[in-house]
Amino acid sequence: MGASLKDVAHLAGVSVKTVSNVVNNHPHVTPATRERVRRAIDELGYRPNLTARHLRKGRTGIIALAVPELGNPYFAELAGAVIDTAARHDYTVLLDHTAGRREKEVLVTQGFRTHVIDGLILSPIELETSDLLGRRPDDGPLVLLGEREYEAPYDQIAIDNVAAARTAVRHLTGLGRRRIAFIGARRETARRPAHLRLRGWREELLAAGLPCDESLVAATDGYGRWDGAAAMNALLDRGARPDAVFAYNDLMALGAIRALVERGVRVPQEVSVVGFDDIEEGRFGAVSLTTVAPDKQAIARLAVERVVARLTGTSGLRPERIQPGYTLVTRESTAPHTV
Amino acid sequence: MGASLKDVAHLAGVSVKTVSNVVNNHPHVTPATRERVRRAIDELGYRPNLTARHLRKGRTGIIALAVPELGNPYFAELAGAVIDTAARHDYTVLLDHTAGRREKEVLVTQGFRTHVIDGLILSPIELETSDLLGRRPDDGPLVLLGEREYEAPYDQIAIDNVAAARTAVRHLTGLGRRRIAFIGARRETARRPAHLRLRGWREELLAAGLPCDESLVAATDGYGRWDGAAAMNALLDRGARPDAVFAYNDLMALGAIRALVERGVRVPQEVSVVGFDDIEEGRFGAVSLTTVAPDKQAIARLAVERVVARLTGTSGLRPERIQPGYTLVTRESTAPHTV
DNA sequence: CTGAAAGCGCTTACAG
DNA sequence: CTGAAAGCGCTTACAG
Repeated sequence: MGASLKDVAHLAGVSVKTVSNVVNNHPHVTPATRERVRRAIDELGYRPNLTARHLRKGRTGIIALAVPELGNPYFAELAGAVIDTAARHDYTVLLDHTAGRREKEVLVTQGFRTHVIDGLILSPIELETSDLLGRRPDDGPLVLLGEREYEAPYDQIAIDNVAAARTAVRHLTGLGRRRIAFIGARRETARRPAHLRLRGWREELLAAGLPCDESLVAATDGYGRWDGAAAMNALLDRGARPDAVFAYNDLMALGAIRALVERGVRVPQEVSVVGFDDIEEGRFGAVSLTTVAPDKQAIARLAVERVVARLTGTSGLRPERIQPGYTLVTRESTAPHTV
Repeated sequence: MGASLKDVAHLAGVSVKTVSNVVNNHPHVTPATRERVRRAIDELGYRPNLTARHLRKGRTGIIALAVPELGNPYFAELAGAVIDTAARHDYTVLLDHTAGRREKEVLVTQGFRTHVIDGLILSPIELETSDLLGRRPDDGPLVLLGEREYEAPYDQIAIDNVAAARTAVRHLTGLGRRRIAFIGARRETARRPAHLRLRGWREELLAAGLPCDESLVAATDGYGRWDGAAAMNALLDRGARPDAVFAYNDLMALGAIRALVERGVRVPQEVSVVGFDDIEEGRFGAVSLTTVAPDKQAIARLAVERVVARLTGTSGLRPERIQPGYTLVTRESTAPHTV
């Protein structure tokens, strides 16, 4: 159907090599020849077949990004940043989501679309270190994103979750809050993806000389708004009386606020709320949300650069753990006031 | 680096063809041979090179999806649905975003990643019919999403925007609202992507015997929360006194609510607000949002099926315009009350 | 049921 | 500065 290099060469009366040179802007082609080839290309409407190029070069210029859930604005915003950064490096992004299910994460990790993607950026939720052992070097570079820690030789990019959580809790204790609830996520009873942030909560309370009241910890099954609202309600139903809430992420914080407001509890007057992620949505709503803001641009940039560096052999041999920065953004949900 | 079919064939002592048969689960292979090949595959850790397969078959199993902005939850949610549907058809999705810029939309439309994507689903904002004329048949099927109308031979999937807008406005007039503002988007003065919804606003007001007060129409430069808030403020600043707002999308509706609340205007008591998109975020916030809910699942399904059908030659020759359903979801932002 | 061979459309040493 | 030829790793008629 489409014209090939050969067709162009034939029409222009030159060799295939010469056409290839022109197409790829190689030097050392006489202006006259170049012009002749150009014309032939236009006439035939030639478009290079990238698949053939890929096969020949062993590279496709495609990197895959797998996030748990595009419905979570944090990941949507992150994906946008990755796509932009990748484009700047002449890479295109193949996007997949795992729903945070281990089986899907493993699938993506093990020879997903072999040879059609050059590298993979994965934000895992349930994945275990053992799942990573089956991965083969020729599956290309893998960069892990986020909180979970792995004993596997891959680059990982994550902000310091414990320190970030402590910053959030410190902000609350600084406001005079003493009964600070933690709303976190737990998928199965045995495991808690939120454990680093929970640890930060514990450490900071201890440091502030406050008790770690475990009855103020509420676990959820998912990571969404409804989960946050349900956890908040459960907490209040069982008689807990927190004066502040630190939620695993913004979505759950927003859900918690919703639940509080519906019960007539005033935010921030009676309960202050801090989230995590700094999704744009948090700036809206009746009560704008104080949150820990990971530097998404930096995360995206580092992840893409890491993949590219491994691909071009530029990077050192050893896998690295990189910690981008974060900031606490203070908004209405923790506005100071007279108690 | 990785083992090839040839290596496997060699080790198993069979021909390349036989290995290929095994890999592709073709029938007519003796169990014994199959087993031998299997073992060789395991031993060498063979992984088929999909790029080579693609070149040979002329298909890649990749479709591209280009939306304006992943930061808009509507598109993020839609993208998620497209990825899921595509996976069900054994397709992977390459995602790109255009920022709603015509130049980028044109780029995506004209031989984007030639031969590496089998088809394209595009949600355009600024694209013109003339931009589509340059597209070549061998660029693969293109399915257009959304409101804009084109005089070009491509499938298009969009809910009936005029009727949907009328439904929204009718809901407001039914509540006794008379001064219904429209907050819409305009990129350049000459063009209004929002014109179909604006037309619905006009038609319905006319039908209700109400005046079309053009001073109640506010145009924005973008499509986000801030744009909605700014438009709402502009409206109020210039003395308009709407008793209801119909916004082009949920994000702008949310922005408008925020602006109203900040000025001490009560929603829905003083001003009712209706959005468009039914993003999950609209169900939260202090005031949950009434909205027109396009059937995103249906849109995603139809778009993918359309691409696949064209690819397999299953579909008819003529391009079609398909209108998925929508519903009006009534929430607090238009709760009835005593005026 | 299995094999030998051509070809998908490129790029790239190797010559000249 | 340009050409002839090999080869990337598959699939697929065509034989047998």
